[in-house]
Amino acid sequence: MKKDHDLFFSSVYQVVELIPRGRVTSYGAIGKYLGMKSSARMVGWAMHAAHAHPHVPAHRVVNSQGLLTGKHHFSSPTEMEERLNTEGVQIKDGIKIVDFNTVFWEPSVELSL
DNA sequence: GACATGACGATTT
DNA sequence: GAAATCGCCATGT
Repeated sequence: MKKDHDLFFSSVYQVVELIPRGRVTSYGAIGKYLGMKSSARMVGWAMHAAHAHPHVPAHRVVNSQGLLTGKHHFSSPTEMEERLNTEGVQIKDGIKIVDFNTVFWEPSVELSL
């Protein structure tokens, strides 16, 4: 049972928790904020482990295209889109975020880093 | 320790 | 514009 790399997951969770309601961000944006601009996979992996952290709004994290690529990892494949829709985020075809550019939330900018 | 995989991203063909 | 390719680093086998 590790510990050190858990710090990475914790960092990801902290950022994700800071995502305002009705906003979304991308794996790459989080990775970039953490200093790993290309390790977006690790962020995705962190979200995979987010199952142990129910307070983490993983549904607000999508890929750079605004696609809900991880929807199949939720309790229900529709939970992610429904949840985003409830927060005011419109979803197209249940897979793509409408006005992604508008609802996009970049931690390195919003957090005034 | 090596090999394969993954909720991605950017670049090239 | 879509498909293929490389890079990225941690996890599981």
